[in-house]
Amino acid sequence: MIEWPESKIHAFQKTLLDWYDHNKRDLPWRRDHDPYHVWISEIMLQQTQVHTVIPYYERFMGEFPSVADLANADEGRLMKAWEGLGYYSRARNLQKAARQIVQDYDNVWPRDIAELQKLAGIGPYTAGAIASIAFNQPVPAVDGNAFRVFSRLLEIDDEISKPQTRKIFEQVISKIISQERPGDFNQAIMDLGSSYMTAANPDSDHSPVKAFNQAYIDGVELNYPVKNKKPRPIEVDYFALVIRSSAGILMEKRPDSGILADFWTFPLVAKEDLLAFSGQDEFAEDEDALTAMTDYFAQQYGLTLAFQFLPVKKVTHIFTHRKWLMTLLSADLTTENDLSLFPGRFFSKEDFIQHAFPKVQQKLIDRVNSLDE
DNA sequence: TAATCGTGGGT
DNA sequence: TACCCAAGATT
Repeated sequence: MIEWPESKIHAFQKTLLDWYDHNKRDLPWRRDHDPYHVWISEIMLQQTQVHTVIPYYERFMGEFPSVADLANADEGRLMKAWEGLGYYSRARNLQKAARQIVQDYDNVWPRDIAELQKLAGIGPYTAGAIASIAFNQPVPAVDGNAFRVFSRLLEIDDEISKPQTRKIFEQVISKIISQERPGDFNQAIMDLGSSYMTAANPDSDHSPVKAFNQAYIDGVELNYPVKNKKPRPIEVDYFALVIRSSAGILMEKRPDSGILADFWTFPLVAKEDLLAFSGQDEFAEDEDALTAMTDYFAQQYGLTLAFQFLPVKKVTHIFTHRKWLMTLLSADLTTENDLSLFPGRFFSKEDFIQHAFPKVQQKLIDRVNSLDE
């Protein structure tokens, strides 16, 4: 890591802020510095690209214009507003934090970053972003852009996923950040990181701060930031079940923790579980899974179902750490059945419209709808 | 500390 | 294709 003298720090601040003043992106959450606006945008932007967030942000502000509106919102409406954005605990934490602000802080935002981090879903980055952008406090906001930009500017070789590395960056940025315009400084770093100093194809030849970019000068830009490789998603085989009756399609409520917590999904049976249930290592014939599933539903839930494969029977969905390979089976419930042992209920067309579904379920819903055409 | 938690886009 | 990346937080 190299260090900058005071004169270079001031030159960098001026170059960066001059560039930002003439080139900052016109984004809906930059119309003012309202902490509510800053907060909602920062949560939505976690691990999510700007162009994805913009329509969600606009709709969200239309539905929940204030902290109080969010605190009092119906959870179903909240999840519908977040539907498709992913990382759904963010939405649930938003409402928790809104209620904290109303109840614990008498509807007055805390300005201290330590206090901000007591709010649900607000960690070190988001606390820094709110404190600097909304309250003009000279604190760093170390996100992926800041890691990338400053690791290149100063050739910082520490591996960025380590918690102690964040402290190193916070210390470095605290010395460089503009005391007069900390919010603009942090946002300028983000704009820089998403334009000239990108991860894959940086354009430092034309960057306003190329003279400050030691890694570029040394021709080693792509070595930064130093980051560990992530493991590939683990593949899991499921049977996804389309069970119809006159009342609609049978849906299952997922547990209140883990992936897609609390969402309604088509019943999913892991192939591994079905094999274990039937005492086999593998289904010798595809059709063996159908009879195994029939036996499984009879024993587990007391339901008599004759399963068959759907015409298009494979759907895949990739999450960050899992890859679901789903085989679609269908069955009809023609007689009255006792559903008391099954963790779910039938969904009408209206239910499908009103509830929020994760993307993987929308894929399945689309497949089912295409069957009826 | 390392794993978990979604989705869309780029190469 | 397979992999990486995108304004991270939580456990």
